[in-house]
Amino acid sequence: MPEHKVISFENIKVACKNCSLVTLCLPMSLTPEDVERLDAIVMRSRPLHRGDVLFQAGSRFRSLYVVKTGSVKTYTPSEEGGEQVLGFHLPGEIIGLEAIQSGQHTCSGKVLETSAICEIPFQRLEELSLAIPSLQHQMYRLLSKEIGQESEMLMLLGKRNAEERLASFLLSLSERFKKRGLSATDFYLSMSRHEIGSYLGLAVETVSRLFTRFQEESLLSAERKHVQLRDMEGLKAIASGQGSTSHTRRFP
Amino acid sequence: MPEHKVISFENIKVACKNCSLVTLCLPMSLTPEDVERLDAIVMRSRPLHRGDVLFQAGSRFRSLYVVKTGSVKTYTPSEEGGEQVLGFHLPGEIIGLEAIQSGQHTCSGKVLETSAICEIPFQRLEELSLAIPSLQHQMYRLLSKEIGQESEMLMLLGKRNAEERLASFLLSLSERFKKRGLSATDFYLSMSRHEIGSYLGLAVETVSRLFTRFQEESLLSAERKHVQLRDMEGLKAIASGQGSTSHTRRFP
DNA sequence: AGGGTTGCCTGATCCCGATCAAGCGACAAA
DNA sequence: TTTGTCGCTTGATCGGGATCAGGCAACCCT
Repeated sequence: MPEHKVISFENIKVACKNCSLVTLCLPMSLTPEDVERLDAIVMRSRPLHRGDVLFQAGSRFRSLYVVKTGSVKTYTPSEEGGEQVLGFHLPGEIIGLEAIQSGQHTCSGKVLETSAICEIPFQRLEELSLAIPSLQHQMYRLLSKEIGQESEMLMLLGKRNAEERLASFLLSLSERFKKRGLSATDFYLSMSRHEIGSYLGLAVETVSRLFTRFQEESLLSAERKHVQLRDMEGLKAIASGQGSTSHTRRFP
Repeated sequence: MPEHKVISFENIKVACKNCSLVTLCLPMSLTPEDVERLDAIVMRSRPLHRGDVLFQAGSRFRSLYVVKTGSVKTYTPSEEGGEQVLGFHLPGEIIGLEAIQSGQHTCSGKVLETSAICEIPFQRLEELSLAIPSLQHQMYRLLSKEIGQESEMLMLLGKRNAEERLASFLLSLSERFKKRGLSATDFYLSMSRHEIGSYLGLAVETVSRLFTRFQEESLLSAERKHVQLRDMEGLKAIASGQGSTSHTRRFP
C-alpha cells in the first residue's frame, strides 16, 4: 500500500507554520518568513514507538529534539541497571539542551508512547540564530526557562515531603496539558509509577500509597494510567505546603 | 583621601583582558578585539560586603552578574523567613541566567564575603552576541552548562544520602578552587553550615555531624570555616556511592 | 570587660519514607 | 485456557535523618 505510506508520511511532515505547536515551540514570536527559514533545517522522522531511544548518554550531540506528539523521558542510566529520571517532555518541549556544553549527551532520551519528534541540527540552528535576532532571543529564553524549571525541581527535592512532591508533579502536568489545549483535570499518564518515583526521588511503593491516599481524600481518582483531578484547590494547598496532614510545623 | 579612593577604584576596574578569569569567564575563546568590545559593556562597581544583596527575587532583570573575587549565594526566600539555597558562585561564574526567560529574577543573590562583581547589561550582551558568533556560541555553552550542573544536582538530591551529598559538595568545591589556581585540598568555606544544609537538603545538625564523622574517619580536618581534605580517594568513594558505610545495598 | 547574639556541636527521640515481602489484576505469548 | 511477566497495590518492619533541646565558643556590640 504505497498510498497509505504516502499519507502517513505527509502526516508527519507538517511544516512548522502548520503545526499546532507554533505558539509553544521555537517558532514563537518569529515572522512567517523566519519560520520558513527555521522550517528548512528541521528534520522530521517517522513516528517512534514506546521504548525507542532518541539519543543515548555518551553519544555525540548533533541535534536538539522537539516533541511534536506523544511524550519522552530523559534519564541517566546508572551502573547496575538502575536509572534516574530527569524529566518528562510533552509536545512543544525541547530536549537535549544540556548537551550543547560538552558536545556530548549526558542523559538518554526514550519515547514513552508512540510519538512524533522533530530533529533540529544544532549547528545550523546556531547559524540561523545569528541571522535572526528574534530566534537568538527565543533560544536564550528557552535555555533560561530550562534553568528556572530545574531550580524549581531542586526546591521540590530539597525541601518538600512526598505528598507535596506528588501534588506538585500532578499540577505541573495539569498545567502543561492545559497549555496544549487538553484537559487540565482529566488525562493519561504515559509514565509508570516507577518512573514517577524515580523523578520525584521516591520509592514506587510510596508513589502508589500516595495515589491511594489522594483518592481516599477525594483529591483525585486514578485508575492505572488514567487520572482525574477532583479537587484542584486541595492539591494546590498540599503542593504549596499548606496541606492539613503536613508534618512540618509552620507555626510553632 | 582622594588618592586612596582612586587607587581602590582603579583596582576594581580591571579590564577583561587583564583579568585573571579571562579563561574561565565569558571572554573565553574570544579574540582580543572582541574581548575589548565585550569589555566596553561591562560595568564594574565598588566591592560589596558580606550580606550585601546583588539582586532580589521579583525584581526586574536587567543584567547578568559575574563574580570576580569573593563568592555569592543564590537562594529563594520563602514565606516565614526561611530560605532555600540554590547555589554558591565562585569567581568566573555567571549569575542571573534563570531570569532571562521572564525578565524577572526568580531568586535572590547575596554576597557571602567581600566580593567584586562585574555587571553585564543583558540587552547589550544580546546585541553583541549577534555580532560576535563566538560570543553567541559561548553564551549557549554557558547556559547549557548551567542546565547540566543543575541536572547533576537533581541526581544528588534525588538519589544520594547525606554523606554522599556532603562528600560530593566538598569535592565540587575542591575542583572549582583548583581550576582557579587555588588549593584543591585546603580552603575556606565562605558559607555557613546552615547554608550548606539548605543547599544539600539536609538539616544543620546533620551537616555538623557529618563533618565530625568525616574527621573521625580521617577524610578531612575542619575547624570552623577552614577545611583540609585529607583523603581525596576516600571522599570520592563516598561521593560515588561506594563508601563502606553506605546503607544502600549495591550487590544483593 | 561584660552581655547579647550567632554559629557550631552533641545527645535523645521520633517519624517519614525506604525496604522487604507478598498478593493481585492486566496483558501477552504459548 | 493456561502460564508467565510486569506493573501496581498493600502490609510489616526498620532506619536515616529531622526535630527538639542544651551547651560551648567566637564574635559582635557598646
